[in-house]
Amino acid sequence: MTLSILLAEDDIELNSAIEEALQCEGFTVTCCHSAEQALDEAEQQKFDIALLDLVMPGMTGVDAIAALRRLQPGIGIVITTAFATVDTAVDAMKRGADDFVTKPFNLTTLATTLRRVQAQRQPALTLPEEEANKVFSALSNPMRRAVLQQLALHKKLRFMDLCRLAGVDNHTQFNFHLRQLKQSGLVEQNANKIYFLTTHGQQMVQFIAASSDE
Amino acid sequence: MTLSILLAEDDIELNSAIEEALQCEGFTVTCCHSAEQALDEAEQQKFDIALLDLVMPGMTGVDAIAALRRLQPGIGIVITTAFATVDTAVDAMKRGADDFVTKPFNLTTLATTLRRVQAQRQPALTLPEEEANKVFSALSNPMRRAVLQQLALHKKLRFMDLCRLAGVDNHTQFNFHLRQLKQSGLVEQNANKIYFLTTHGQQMVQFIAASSDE
DNA sequence: CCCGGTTGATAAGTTCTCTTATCAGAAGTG
DNA sequence: CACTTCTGATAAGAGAACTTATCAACCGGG
Repeated sequence: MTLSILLAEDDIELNSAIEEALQCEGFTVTCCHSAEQALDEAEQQKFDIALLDLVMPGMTGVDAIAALRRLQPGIGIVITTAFATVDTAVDAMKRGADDFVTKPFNLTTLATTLRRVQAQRQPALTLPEEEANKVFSALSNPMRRAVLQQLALHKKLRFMDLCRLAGVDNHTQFNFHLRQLKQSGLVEQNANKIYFLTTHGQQMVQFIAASSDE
Repeated sequence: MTLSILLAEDDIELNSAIEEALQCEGFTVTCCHSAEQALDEAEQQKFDIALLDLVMPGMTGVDAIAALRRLQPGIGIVITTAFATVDTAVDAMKRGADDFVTKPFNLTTLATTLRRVQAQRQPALTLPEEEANKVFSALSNPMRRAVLQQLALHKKLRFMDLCRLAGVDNHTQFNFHLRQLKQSGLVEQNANKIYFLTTHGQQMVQFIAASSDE
């Protein structure tokens, strides 16, 4: 799979060298000489990774991070600089860069870094249509949301304990809903009949504010 | 609001100095002399922020980040070190630290950093119960998910264009669902009758894989 | 061995969500 | 000015989701 790179580097010779080297490594490269140009390109076309020099005339690479994220939330961002300090590195990472590379750098190593950044940029959770249907339907019910909240709090629970914590009197009603959570892949039960959240369940429960009781 | 700090610093004198200074600034401080101790404490008690020395006997502060995140996903993490390099700073940030502070540091400035980290650690999106009900109910329907996908792709659309892109023939059916998305706070319409995603809508649509058509 | 608690399935009825048709006003175009 | 397209509300019916009661097997404790 060919990765598309958005390169912003004001040094003409270095810009050409990086473009050539990355093309040899199988990337598609779009070259800019300023962050402003890069943002213009990002409005026109989707990129996998932005490779931005820290210091350029006008907007810096770090200044461009927030705008790039707004345009393309999934884009990987790597900042390059010749004048690295701990403070500038930390600031870039805090502002959303995925990596920070100090010049001079080995071009083959750079290619490896770009591939790794791309691999790690997968959204934490993206649901295919059928799975999105299951998950959102499952969580449209208040009782089922309460189940996730209690499992987030208590980690592992037996059926009747979970039923009571969720505040449900009719255990067969509760059983029906618990089955639906299992079928949606948000909750699982081990061999000892203990219920717990799956990885998906843990991810989805983050969006539900903790219950205010207990 | 009193912030609770989990401090891991093997230098005894510095540990005491930091504890005293942060207590004077109104924090609650739990002191440990190793990352292992800090993880034990984190299993017992919830903290707002972990302040971890990078280099300690046994597990380093950076090694502890992933385990701490698992125990307390909302915790802020600040790494301190006397031997800062760009590489160690970038590595710590990549592994999930919220900030990176180089020794020696001003203790008042440290307190300010801790408060700022805590303020920025708010989860990106946590829905109170009533809002969670609205949002999950709204997204349990495939037509309404299609609306979010098209608005993510096209940014701004008029009613009938959106209706056609979503593949719906009956515009009054579509109108009914669009109203529900507006009422759920996921979609808005401007004065020119143009529909677009709200901040919540943009956040939720990330979880829905892009439609494979077009 | 009996009783109480736990775990679980399912059919039928109730409630809620969605679809559909009807109706209507506004705006743009020829 | 008339026609077409756009935008929108809503009532009634259809379909889906949820509740409820019945039934049953298993396990632990006395």
